[in-house]
Amino acid sequence: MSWTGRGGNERRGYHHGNLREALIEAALALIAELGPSGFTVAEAARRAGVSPAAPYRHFRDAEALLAEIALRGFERFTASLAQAWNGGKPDPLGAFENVGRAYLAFARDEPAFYAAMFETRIAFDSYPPLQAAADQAFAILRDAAERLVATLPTGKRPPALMIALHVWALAHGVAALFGRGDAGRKLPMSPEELLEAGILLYLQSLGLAGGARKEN
Amino acid sequence: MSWTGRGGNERRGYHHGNLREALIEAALALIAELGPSGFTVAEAARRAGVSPAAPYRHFRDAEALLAEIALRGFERFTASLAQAWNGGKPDPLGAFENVGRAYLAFARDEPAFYAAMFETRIAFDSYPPLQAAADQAFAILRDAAERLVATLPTGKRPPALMIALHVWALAHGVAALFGRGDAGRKLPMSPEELLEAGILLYLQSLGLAGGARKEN
DNA sequence: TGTACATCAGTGAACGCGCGTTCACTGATGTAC
DNA sequence: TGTACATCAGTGAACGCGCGTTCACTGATGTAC
Repeated sequence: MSWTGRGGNERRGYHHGNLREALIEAALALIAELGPSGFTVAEAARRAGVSPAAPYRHFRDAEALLAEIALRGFERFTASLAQAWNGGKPDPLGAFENVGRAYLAFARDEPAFYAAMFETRIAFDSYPPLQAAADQAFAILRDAAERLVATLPTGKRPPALMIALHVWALAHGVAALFGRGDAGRKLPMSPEELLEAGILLYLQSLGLAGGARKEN
Repeated sequence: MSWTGRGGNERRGYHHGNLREALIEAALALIAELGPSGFTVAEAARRAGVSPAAPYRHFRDAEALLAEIALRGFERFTASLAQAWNGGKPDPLGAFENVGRAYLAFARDEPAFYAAMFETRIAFDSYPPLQAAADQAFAILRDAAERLVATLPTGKRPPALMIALHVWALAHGVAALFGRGDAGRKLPMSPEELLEAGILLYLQSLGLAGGARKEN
């Protein structure tokens, strides 16, 4: 630790130090505990140990704070998926499955981010960087699908975009319906296993995974 | 029309007539316009032309009203899916696809019901009839999957429950991500086409649909 | 058919609450000299 | 190194608002006789 009062971005400085970060963390905790509608500026300020007016030095309004969280969520999400994909190594199919697992892992491990990203009615149009960040996350999936499709001979290649959309929808569906231990829904297998099996079966019919088809 | 003041459940009688129904309709409109969090008892009462205290003659509290809406939603949902399945006629595969289409149609045509059913944090445990109604809806899908699987020779039958879960997740994912004309997401095909293609491809790999596999 | 009574759906006023946001302020920090 | 000044993060009080819910009530309806 080399900071003695300046430099670094740890808590310190001014009155609070890192209020912006503290507010984001407080908001994330609120969303995780109470759902997206449980977040309020006032309560986030309270948890950050600050007056209710303070947040407005850092965010235009409540929605702006939420949008910032969603933005960061998409950035982390993109990073997770990209890391899982790992350039398609060791092989495209295995890497693709890793992306699916990473999708679910993110939804489970970062439910607050995930909720801010997908269960919020933020007008993406009003926050262009947010739309861009969401597009980037999807691009990982699309690129992976393209690489996967490229392993097939020309002429036998299904549309990669469609594959990406199907996998995204399946992953989101599994995450939304069974992702958390909602107890309401009893499953014969874990969400991860369910998604993995679904993706594999789906890819099989495209000739992109082995499985039951022993011919060829 | 044979009612002249008694019998029947049309608007009439007492002060309002059918306040309970009017409140439910007002709440549905609110949810459709503003999302689940946009619903308030006070505003629903206002729209029904009634004092803010009146709803409490019919519902214990705000959540009870929401739960009633979710309950009715699941009942309609079950009816829609059952009708689409139509006992598996004319053939199980075609009927199964119809169920998928009916799923999306419900999400699109009844967004308020759908939101109350799936985008709300109602504690299902607190409303046993609600849990039962949701189970019934899923049962349609599971039964259909069982019938579909039964067309395969014994020993080659994949688990029907898994199929039902996969299709449910895919349908929910498509509905949640692309269901409304959210404009935010541009698709190369309609949600219906996307879901249908996804289900067909998925079933193909299980030997439950023809498609690209010309062998056999 | 008429009357007295019980029921109970809807009233309207009120409560306490927490929220989002604003405003003039104050005081700690950074910086120019 | 010291001082004056500018900056601006956070204060605290206040606003207007709409909400959920309660309460004693009132008045239309249904019913027993």
